[in-house]
Amino acid sequence: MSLLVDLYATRRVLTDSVAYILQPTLEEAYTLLKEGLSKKRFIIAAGLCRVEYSGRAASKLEWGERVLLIKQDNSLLLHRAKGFEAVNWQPPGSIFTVKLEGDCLTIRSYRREHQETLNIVFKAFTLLAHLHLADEAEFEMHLNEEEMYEAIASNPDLLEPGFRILSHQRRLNAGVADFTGYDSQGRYTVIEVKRKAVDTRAVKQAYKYLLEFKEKGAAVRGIIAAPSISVEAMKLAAALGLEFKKIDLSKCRVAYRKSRKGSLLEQSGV
Amino acid sequence: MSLLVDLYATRRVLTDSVAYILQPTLEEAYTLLKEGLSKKRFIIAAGLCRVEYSGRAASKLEWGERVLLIKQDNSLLLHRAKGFEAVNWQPPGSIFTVKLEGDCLTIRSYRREHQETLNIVFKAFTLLAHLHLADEAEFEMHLNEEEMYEAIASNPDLLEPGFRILSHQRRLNAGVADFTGYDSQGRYTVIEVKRKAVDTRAVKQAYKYLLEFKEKGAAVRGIIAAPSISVEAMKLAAALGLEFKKIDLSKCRVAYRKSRKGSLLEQSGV
DNA sequence: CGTGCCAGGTGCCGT
DNA sequence: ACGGCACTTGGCACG
Repeated sequence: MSLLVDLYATRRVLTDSVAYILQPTLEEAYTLLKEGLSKKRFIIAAGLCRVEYSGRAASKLEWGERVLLIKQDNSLLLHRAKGFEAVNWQPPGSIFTVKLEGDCLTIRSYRREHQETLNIVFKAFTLLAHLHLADEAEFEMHLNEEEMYEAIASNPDLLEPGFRILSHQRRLNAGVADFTGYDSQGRYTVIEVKRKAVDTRAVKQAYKYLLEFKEKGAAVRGIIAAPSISVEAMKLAAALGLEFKKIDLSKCRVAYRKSRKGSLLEQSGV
Repeated sequence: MSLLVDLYATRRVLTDSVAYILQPTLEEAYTLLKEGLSKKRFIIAAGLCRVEYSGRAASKLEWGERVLLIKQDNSLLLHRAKGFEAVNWQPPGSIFTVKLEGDCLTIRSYRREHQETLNIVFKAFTLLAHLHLADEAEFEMHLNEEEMYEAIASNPDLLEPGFRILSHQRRLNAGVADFTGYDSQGRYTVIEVKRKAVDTRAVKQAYKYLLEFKEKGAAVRGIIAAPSISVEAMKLAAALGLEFKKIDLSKCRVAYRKSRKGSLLEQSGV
């Protein structure tokens, strides 16, 4: 095994789209990193490092083995053995400098926005690769809040039978009201839509919009429409004179598909 | 170059802590994945895949080259060429099954909480590795909200000269009030602390607490203490009778360090 | 467990 | 650039 690792040829592979080295020396790592960064490749590294961050906050992490990703848009992620979130990172658009000093290789990333600096000092690498990722596919997210809006807009009965929508995403001083309209009795109504369980924060938000209309002297109903609501949030809503209206997500999904079908037919001129 | 790639020995490396194959066949990938998962290793894969997610929402992503990380706690991250965020993921604790069917290898991840399923179908891998990350270091974050509290608690003058703190993190019906106390004039005061710029949401939150005290019939001042405040938030605060108090983060940092020093001295019995 | 709330949140869209 | 807000937010602390 160690024989294999010691052979240079077995450790290094270069093709047009991929370059990697196993257990590279710091010099090899330096060359490959520079190459990967200049070619805007996706870089994957694993090794022993130490990290310092300074910017909106400040953090320090002593020696340990981690996995580093540098993406083709210069975003950076440093991951530890466990946990969903990266321990340190840099959003897209930061600037990199790589330095080889003595027995350490330093990757410094600077982001002008927020004046954030991230310093990763490597003592050794277990693997290092850079590659080009060919990926033109479009990411489709279904039933996000946008699509919930579209389902409701195309089928206001989802909110309440006989409801007529006046406006969608109407801008107020206090923010943006998801829907306004008239209920079956002709009462003016402002509606806040949530895709998931309503908490007290959402109730407060809806109340802010309701207040803005009331201050104008309008007689207005306030409704929060969502799949569910927490007990605390329900109490608060009741105290503030807001109504909760349960929305069935699967019905939304059906309505959304119908509305899409309709608009597709329209687009194709049928 | 292609000669190297075609040699099995050059593509595969195994040590106690690292296993690595370049451009593995699906069979090789299957074996290595199973091994990595059973040994709870950190898995790094790059290859051509298709993704489907279903759970709290639903998503679909057609064929493209991506980088997959599976961590030692069974969290999963799938990254595209660009962008800070993973395109699909699974938080820690999900359950994996790997299947080899015809010319595709499927990694399925299921999370019982939220009943979320993530299906990644690979057609080919450019690299696959699993490794153990030795990392016992403690991550130190400086000046988070917690430390800001400690700084203020140990030095209430940061809020206002002569301020006396009565309570910290006092539980109310409406939530938790960061600080309550008496100002230099002896007026009862409730304080909401934010580490970053105050927005309208924070103002609403502070107002909720203020209201709760006022409803009890108390004469009470409401203060929002933070490094800065947005124009809109300032307007809202003024309208609601809340005061804004600018907090100097660097002074906070000094106060925090002093308070830490103090408590360390106490601990060591000095 | 649910509920509330922070985060170096990030990302999107608006003025 | 700032502001407001959703997010498969994730994460933590607390009843």
